[in-house]
Formats: sequence, C-alpha cells, structure tokens
Amino acid sequence: MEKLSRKEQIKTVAARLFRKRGFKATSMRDIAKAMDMEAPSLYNHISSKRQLLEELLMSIAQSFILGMKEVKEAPLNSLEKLERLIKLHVDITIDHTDAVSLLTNEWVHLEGGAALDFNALKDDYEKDFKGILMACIKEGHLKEVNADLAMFSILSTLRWLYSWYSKNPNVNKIDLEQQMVKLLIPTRNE
Amino acid sequence: MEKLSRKEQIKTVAARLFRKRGFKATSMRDIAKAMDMEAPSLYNHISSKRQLLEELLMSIAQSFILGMKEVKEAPLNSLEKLERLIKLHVDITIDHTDAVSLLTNEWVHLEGGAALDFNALKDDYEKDFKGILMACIKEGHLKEVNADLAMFSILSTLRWLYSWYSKNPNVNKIDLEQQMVKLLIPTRNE
DNA sequence: CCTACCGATCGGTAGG
DNA sequence: CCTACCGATCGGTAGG
Repeated sequence: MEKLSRKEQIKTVAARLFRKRGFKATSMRDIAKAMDMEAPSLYNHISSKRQLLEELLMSIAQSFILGMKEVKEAPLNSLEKLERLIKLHVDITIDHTDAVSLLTNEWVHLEGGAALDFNALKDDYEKDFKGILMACIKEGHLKEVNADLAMFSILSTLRWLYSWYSKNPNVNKIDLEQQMVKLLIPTRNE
Repeated sequence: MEKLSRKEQIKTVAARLFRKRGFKATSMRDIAKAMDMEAPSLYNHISSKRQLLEELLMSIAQSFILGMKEVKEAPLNSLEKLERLIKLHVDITIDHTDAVSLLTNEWVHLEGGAALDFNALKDDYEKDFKGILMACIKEGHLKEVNADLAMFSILSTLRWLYSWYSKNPNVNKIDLEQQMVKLLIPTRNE
C-alpha cells in the first residue's frame, strides 16, 4: 500500500511542523516543501489541511482512551491504577512526542463535529481520571487534597512532559516513569 | 490621554481574542470588529499586529521578572521564597488571566529580536526559580527529588493555572494561594 | 505528481 | 476614524 504509507509520511511531517510553528502558521506549501513535493500533490493523499489535524488528534486521543480502558478494567487497586495512568502518559509521550504536543496545544483549531467529538473524549477521559484519583483519596492512599486541583496539577505536568522530554531525549523510559510516579503521587507515608 | 487609553483597550481585546483563537488565527479585522471599528483605524493606535503581541507578552513577562527580583532580595529563607513565588504566579494569573495564557501558548509566534529577548527573560527566570528550589532541597525543606523534573512539574501547573482559574472564577485568591502552596511543595514533615 | 490558476483573506497604506 | 485599495499568501481545484 504505497498510498497509505505516503499519507503516513505526510502526517508525520505535518505533526512536526504543526508542533513547531502551530497549525495556523503552517501552510500546505510548508508541508509540501518538507516532503519535497508541490503543494497540490499533497491532495492526492489527503483531502484537506483540517483533516490532517483531525486525524492526528483523534488517533493519539484514541491511544489515551484505549489505555484508560485497560487501566480501568485491570485487577488493580486505585493507587496502582493511578501509577499505570502516569506510565501511560510517559509511554505515549515518548513514542509520539509531536502528536502529544498537538493534543496540548492545537486542539483549539478543531471545528464543527470534530471539535465536539474531541471535547467529548477529553471530558470522558478526565472524568475517569478523576474517579481513580478520588478512589485513591477515599481509600487512604493519598494525602487529603482538593481532588480537582490535584488532578489539574497532575495532568498539567503530564501534558507538558513532551517539552521536558524533548530537552532530555536520552532519558530511560523506565527511569522517567518511576520519577514521574514519585513526583506526582503525594503518598501519605514514606 | 485618550490615545493611551484607546490603545490599552485594543490590547485588552486583542489579548482576549489571541487567547481564544490563537495569534495567527485572529485577524486585525476580528480585533476591529470587537472594538466596533474598522481595521485600518486600529493603526492610529498601534503600529502592527506583531507589536500587539510583543507588548502584551513583554509587559506580563516584566511582572514576573519584577516579582522574582523582589522575592530574591527579600529577607526570607528558601522555603518561604518558594512559597512567595507560587503566590506570585497565582496573583498575576488572577489579575491578568488572558495575558498569562499568551505567555504559555503564543510566545512561539514572536520573531526576531523580540523572540531572543523573550527567551533570555524566560531562561533567567527559570534559572532563578531553580536556584531557589535547589536551596530548598539543600537546606532540607523538601523531599529529595530530581530538581529539574520538580521545577518542570511546578511550572507546568503554574502555567496552566489560568485555565483552571477560568473554570473556577469564584475562588478566593488567598484560598487558591494556600492550596497551590500545599499542592506544589513536597515538604518533608507534615 | 506537476503546472497553472482561482477566490478569499490577510496585514497594512494612502488619503482624507 | 473611514473608504478604497494593494501585494502577498492562503487552501484548494482543474486538467493532464
């Protein structure tokens, strides 16, 4: 499937440029140039610029949704689930750094149905995340904290992990997972 | 000084729109419309779109630089200084929510000398922040943590505080300051 | 995959 | 502060 592969190349290049300059500031001619082709040729593989963004965001969002589903269904206690969620973010961020950055910064440029779908996924994800965090608090694994604020803080760090990782690309994945768990989980007794 | 005041109105409106749609996706016609005037009339008060962004970013950055200077020179121990820094972020975020969001999301659209100046300020600020954080660790106020990662995490939360605050606008400033201090400072003994 | 090209929109200027 | 307007660039299409 040469066509599919070509489309994936374009998406990879687009993700890199969208991240670097932003979606609106990246032109189809920029993408074409980075692909060594002319702008109109891109349209043999994709249908529009906004489709590029939508597919990039939706596919990485699905990775998080799937990961959340697995964590929820796993036979673990709430604290272990929270650890697994943190590791999920670390892993996806390391493997798909550019796409993750779009999830943080460029989703505002989605329009119409895609924007609605995306926000629904985001709300579901955050609701599930909060549920696990609150279970941790209720079961006494965590310090008593404002759950909303704690979730906001943890997710803020995880959302910006891509920029830290980009400046420290040689870090070991397992090490980073453990450091993030240690940093983000305010355990009661140490 | 009606002219000055008019310019400030334009900057306030621009900050709101830049935040909502992004700098590149906001046209001068959008800003003019929100001001109930025609786009060319804006140029009686400002000189260019990029100047708008530059002035918004530089003036809010100066608030942080000034606050950092005061904290550094204050007769406080390192832990108290860290607390003061967190409160500084909370205060500026509450008072200038839109401009703070630009500091997080739109500085990438600075070009030329303004981009260089901005990055220099950012580097200085983070170096000072890290110095205070490392002093806290060395003096035994904080848990032993990876200082780079801890700073990254604290700043990530503080950078995104504007979005949390926008969803919880009725929070009391003093309460929020105290909650953020409690949440972000991993003290040794509680 | 390319050349030629379109209508829309952009930041900004001239002139009053 | 407005009307009239400019050159540049945008996403995208026609046709091969």
